[in-house]
Amino acid sequence: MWKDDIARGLEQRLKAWAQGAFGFDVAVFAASTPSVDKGDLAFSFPLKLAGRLKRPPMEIAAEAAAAVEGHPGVARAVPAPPGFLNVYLDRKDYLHHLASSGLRTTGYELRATAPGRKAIVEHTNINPNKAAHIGHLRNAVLGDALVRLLRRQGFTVEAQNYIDNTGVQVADVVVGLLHLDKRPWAEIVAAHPKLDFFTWDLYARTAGFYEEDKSRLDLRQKTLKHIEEAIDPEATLAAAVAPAMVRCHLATMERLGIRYDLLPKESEVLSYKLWEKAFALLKERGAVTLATEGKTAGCWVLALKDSPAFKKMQDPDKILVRSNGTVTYTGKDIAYQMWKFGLLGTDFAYRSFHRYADGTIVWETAPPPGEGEAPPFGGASVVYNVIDVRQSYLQEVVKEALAICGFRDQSAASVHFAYEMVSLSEKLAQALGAGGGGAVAMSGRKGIGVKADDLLDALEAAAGKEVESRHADLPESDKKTLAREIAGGALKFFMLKFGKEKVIAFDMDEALNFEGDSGPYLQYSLVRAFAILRKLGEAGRETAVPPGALETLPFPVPDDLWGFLMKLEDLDSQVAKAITGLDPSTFAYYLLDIATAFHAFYHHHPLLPEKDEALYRLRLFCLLKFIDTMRAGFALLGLPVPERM
RNA sequence: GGGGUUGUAGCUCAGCAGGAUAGAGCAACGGAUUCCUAAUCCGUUUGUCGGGGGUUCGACUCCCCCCAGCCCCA
Repeated sequence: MWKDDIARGLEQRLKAWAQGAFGFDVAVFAASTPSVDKGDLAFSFPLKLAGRLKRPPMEIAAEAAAAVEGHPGVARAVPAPPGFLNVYLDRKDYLHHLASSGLRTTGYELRATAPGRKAIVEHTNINPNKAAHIGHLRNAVLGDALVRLLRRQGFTVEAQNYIDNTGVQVADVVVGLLHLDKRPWAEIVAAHPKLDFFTWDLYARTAGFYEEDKSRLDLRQKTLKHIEEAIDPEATLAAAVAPAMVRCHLATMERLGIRYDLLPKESEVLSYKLWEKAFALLKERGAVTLATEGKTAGCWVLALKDSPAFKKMQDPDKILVRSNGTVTYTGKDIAYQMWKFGLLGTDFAYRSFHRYADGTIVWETAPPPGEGEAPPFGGASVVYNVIDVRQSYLQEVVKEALAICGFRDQSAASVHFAYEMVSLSEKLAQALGAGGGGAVAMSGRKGIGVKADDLLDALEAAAGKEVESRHADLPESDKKTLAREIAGGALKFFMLKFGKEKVIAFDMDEALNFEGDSGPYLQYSLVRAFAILRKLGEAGRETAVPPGALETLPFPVPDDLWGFLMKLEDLDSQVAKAITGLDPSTFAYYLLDIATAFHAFYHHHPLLPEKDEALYRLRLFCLLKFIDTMRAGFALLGLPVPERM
């Protein structure tokens, strides 16, 4: 994006100029102007300098303007009240540059990578004991967007979906199978095509079963123990349930184009003794100590009292190994995080878990020696853990533990991508029989929630109705595809349009709205652009800008077209903003902004009837550039691109 | 008790590495000419940017205090 290059160049030049003129360093950075008529880049440093120099800011701005005269790509620079320096780019020059650098027609898969930059993004992480709900969906959609945005920035990205296949939640379903349902697993599998829906209910029933008689919780402990010690029938059942659930989750996420590279499993984290290795390291580096007194006596604790973030806490030390010798979740999390950075000097074996339609494989960790030729996993330079905000404290402990061990870089590169919860709007909660005052949190234990597949089905039905009303004559399969694409786009955008720190009070009507700030709005704008291009072709007009055609533009580039192009040029700075700000929602709003700008373009600058060749070509270029940018944007959020709407 | 986070139009939310007139969508009302698809567009209406101090040429944006909700730790 050439605009960014010019901005960086101007910043340097102005910094050097200020240094020379005033003899000290000045922070100079380019911002955008409020509107195109005020130029393309704005600098506010003259205002900041005015106080220090005790001179009128406009005077300083005027001198700065003179200093950047003739800068490549710049048409003029003018001081603007109360003391801004506004820079106007040379529009024709810029157009030549854009047109000659060419538009992409393929390559939106965004796999270009720079060596030595590997990111691991862990997301989804659904307990493999029941269907995915809309909270999991938020996690997966955010995580997937992060994966794609990072790829655009040149990272090799590994998408990991951690599977806790030996935990309490799986055990509870096993208890339900043995003590409530009592049918053999094979019979259940045959009877319930949607197994995750079946276990969703069974899990809630089991919770109620414990509730009636607390002594039944012994069954859970016994089951956990048997799973761990490979005693049947619990162990075999658990080994059947967890992978079956994961397959359901993969299928659900595949409906949204969300895929994974690796499924690391708790069972292998245990069997490969990751914790023991990490524990040795923690001891060797003096990060943990065996408490001899107080209430933590007999426990191995991580001393956090010297870490600024934990200083004020009453009990700043975190127990990693209980006095009975068992490891806490925090301990395991630290070990796993170390593995991600390749700090444990050990690796898992792997085998294929699932093959997607296009042949790509999702790998899982496996007992040695594994199967097949797995790519190298782990060894990241940066790790993003997409985990809800309630886990912030634990994630902070993990990060701090790495620092205490001396792994400063890895600690700094441990990023907790924290997002808020999805709850149910008051209206929806009441409809589901869980009414209270205000929004209600979902609860797997109580079986209260909106299943991801149910929501997708509802969206597809609603989209299908709209498709039917517009394209009744299309073949059924095409209608289905369209409905699926529109539903997927609507859902993804809905999950992305909220800032990650906002609790979503999920409302069905709002999610089903296909107008306004919505995925279908974005898709519709792109589909319209396709339609224009198709019509132009059918009318026998040019659908590509001939090389050099924009160099001889016999009139100035109009403000609105120029403003539109400049917005489109912001794609990569918006990607950078989404990543540094750790929030893909800003990027979703960017796409909304350019879609809206396109609709304005569409209404004010018709192509088909335009007789003036030069003007036609300029508009055509805007159209092609829009399509190009939107395709890239869609790929970055994983939004489907429908052929028609 | 400690920490975090949120508080912007009737509703749901953007905006905030300080900057040039506070924006969308929904809802309401009214429009869109033989015009590249109306899932679109245009117009009208509404704001003590939770409250109070402070820093600054300039604060929705930064700092402090307070209030309310939610979350985490204890």
